This record gives sequence, C-alpha cells and structure tokens, in this order.
Amino acid sequence: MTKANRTRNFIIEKTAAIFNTKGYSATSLSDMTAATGLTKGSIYGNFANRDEVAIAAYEYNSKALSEQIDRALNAKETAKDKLMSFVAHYRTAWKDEFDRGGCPILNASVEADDNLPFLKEKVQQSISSWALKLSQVIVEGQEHGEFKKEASARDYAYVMITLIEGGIMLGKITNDEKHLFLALDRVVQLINNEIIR
Amino acid sequence: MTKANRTRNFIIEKTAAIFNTKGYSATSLSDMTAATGLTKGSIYGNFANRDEVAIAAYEYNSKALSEQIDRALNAKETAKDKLMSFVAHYRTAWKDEFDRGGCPILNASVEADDNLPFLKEKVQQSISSWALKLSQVIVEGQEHGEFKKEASARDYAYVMITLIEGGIMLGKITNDEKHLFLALDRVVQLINNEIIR
DNA sequence: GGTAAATTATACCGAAAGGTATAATTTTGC
DNA sequence: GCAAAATTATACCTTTCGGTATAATTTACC
Repeated sequence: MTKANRTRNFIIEKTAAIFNTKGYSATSLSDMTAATGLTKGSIYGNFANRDEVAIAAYEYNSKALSEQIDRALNAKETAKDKLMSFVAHYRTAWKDEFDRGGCPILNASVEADDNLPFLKEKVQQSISSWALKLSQVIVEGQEHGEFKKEASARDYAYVMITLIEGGIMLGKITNDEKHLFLALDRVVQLINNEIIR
Repeated sequence: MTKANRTRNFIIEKTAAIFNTKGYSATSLSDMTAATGLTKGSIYGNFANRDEVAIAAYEYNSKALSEQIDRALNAKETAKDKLMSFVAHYRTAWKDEFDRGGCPILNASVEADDNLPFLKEKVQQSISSWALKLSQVIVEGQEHGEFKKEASARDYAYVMITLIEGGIMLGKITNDEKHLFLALDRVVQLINNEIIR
C-alpha cells in the first residue's frame, strides 16, 4: 500500500465518526485537520474536495454496519436463527453505535434526502442492499420450509428496517434504549408470529 | 399585535420550512433574509441570535404537527376511531409534509441528538407529548371497554411512533411512499389484533 | 544513496458566516 | 400631527469557510 493510500485510510478512519456525529455538511476542514493532526494540504492531496471525504466517510460508516449485519446473519445456520441473530446483534451493539453518533444510514438519510443528492444515492443503495440481504434470508427460510410461503419477503424486510430505524431514532433522542428494545421485541414477535410457519 | 410581533411571526412563517428542509444548523442568516425580503438588522431586532430563530422555527413546525394530530384524534368519538383517524391522517398528509422537508420531529431529532442540546430538549418534549396523547386515547379505550386492559398503553404509543417515524424516513429517502404505507398498515394491524379486545 | 516523483506543510485567497453599531425610518401614544 | 420610542436598513467587523499555489519534505526506485 502506497503512502497516499495509507494517509487516505487514516483520514477516513479518524473522521468517519465525526461525519456521522456532526453531520456530513457540518463537518469542516478544520474538524478534519484537528482529528488527524494533518494539514489541509495533506487532505487535499488525497481528496479532490470536502464532499469526497464525506462520501468516503459515509462509505466507511455504512460498510462497517453492513459487515456487522453480515457477521450476525452468517453466524447461524437456519433462516430463523439468522434473523434472530440479526436482532440480537442490536441488543449489544446499540451502545457503541450510539457513541459513534448513531446509525449512519438514519443520519445520512435524514440529512441527505433534500440537500445532498450525492449522499442520498449512497444511502438508497445501503438501504436496498440491507433489505435485499434480509429478504434473501426470508426466501431461504421459505424454500427450506421454515417460513410461511405466502409472506412477502421484501415487505417483511422493510418492516424490520422500519422498526429498527424508528427504534434507534427514539432511543437516541430520549437517551433511553428501552425504545430500541421495544422495537426489537416487535421484530422478534413478527418473526415468531407471522414469518415462521 | 405590535409590529415587532407581526414581523417575528412573518419571519418564522417564511423560514420554518427552510429550517426543516435544510436543517437547523445549515440554515443561514442569508437564507432568512432571502426568504423574508428583510435585512439582518430586522431579524436581529426580533431575535437575539440565529439559534433563537431556529428554536422558534422548530416550535412552529412541531406545533403544526401537533395540531394536525389533535385534529385527527378529536374528529372521532370512540378510542378506536380516534386511533384509526390518526393513522388515516398520515395517508393523506404525507405528501405535503414531505414537500416541507419531512417530519420535523424526525429531522430535528437526528440533527440535534449529538450537537444541539437546546433543540434536543424541545424534541424530547414533542415526543413525550405525542406519546402521552396516544396513550391517553388507549387508556380511554381501556376504560370504556373497547380495548384490552392488559395492554401497556405507553408501550403501544411508542411502538406506533416508532413505526411512523421509521416509515417516514424510508419513504422519504427512497422517494417511495409505499414504505410509509406499509408502516401505517402495521399500526392498523396492531390496533386491530392487539389493542382492540 | 542519490534523485525523481509523490506527498505534506505553509501561506495565502475570496466568499460567506454570525454578529454589531449606528443611521434611517416607521409606529405608537398623546 | 408631533415627539418619543420602537423597528428596520446600512455598513462594517471578525472569524471561519472551502480551496489553491507553491515551497518543503518524504517516499520510492534504480
């Protein structure tokens, strides 16, 4: 790995949490120089402009989340266990995520939907790939006879995401993880009562 | 009403949607002068600083939402009809709300949770007052024998808010209201299957 | 190990940010 | 309708913003 590449990664690693916490528009060049100890010259030597750093930071943040989800899903064998593992992951991971500013998809989504088209597109991709992963597990469960065949995998995937994002929003703003846990309970109930046959 | 009060209201009315759309930090003094046709001197003659306008704008935005909810709830007699009317309201109101930047509580919540303590407090108040309204309707239904007595009114109120906010977030970022409607369907299902006895 | 190339630091721009002092203008109450 | 008070406009201030040209330094390769 070339020096520039190492510096590039260093910048992203050091600023990703700041972008997620302060926002992609509100994070300034001076925030970046302060966090990295580097100068503007160094940052602009590795990125064309501020937006490029913001994009890279979002990609870093959303990739980290995506990998967490993958790990939770892949840790189990059956479709039911995969979904339950996915839900369980949030019961332990929420605190670290909150400390880093909360769910990057939720944050970037609310910030970007009206103002940052370049980010909006990335968030849309994150969401559809997340929904796809979940619905693939559901379809897998249907094909293996674990789950009801008539359930719309895609709809259930999106309802799970809806509950989780709503729960994160409420949990974060109220400083009370109970609201997230209540949402996660609902996802479990959904799986047990409507998806499993 | 004194002239200053009229100007104050005028400023809030003209800028509230901008704050909700661009964000409470990102909306600048020049955004405000452009939207109102007034000068900085006039704005600072009516507000101590930029944050005061932001607070007033949030209060305006959240009050408008709160009054919509009140109207939906008060339009009906029975507790069930009130809840259904509340859900139905979102099926028609979502478009106007999206055009004005989306749910002010969701937007301000995500922006303020880590950065704007003065706004965070206001959002917490909005949410708890919203949850209180819904749970009062549920308790009312329980006392009148419409609803199951064992249901936790508070928990159901928060789950409804979770679903709606998650649905708005997904609907807005994907440009597809289907996700909001799916969330609203779940709220209806919740009422029919778990709350009504 | 020396040199060309790549990388980082310094010093600077113009523009826009929030904010203020003061002058000009409206309101308001008599 | 006039004077005092309240309100709005103008002009300016400092700071910070993103960005750039160039100089200093480090890296990488023969």
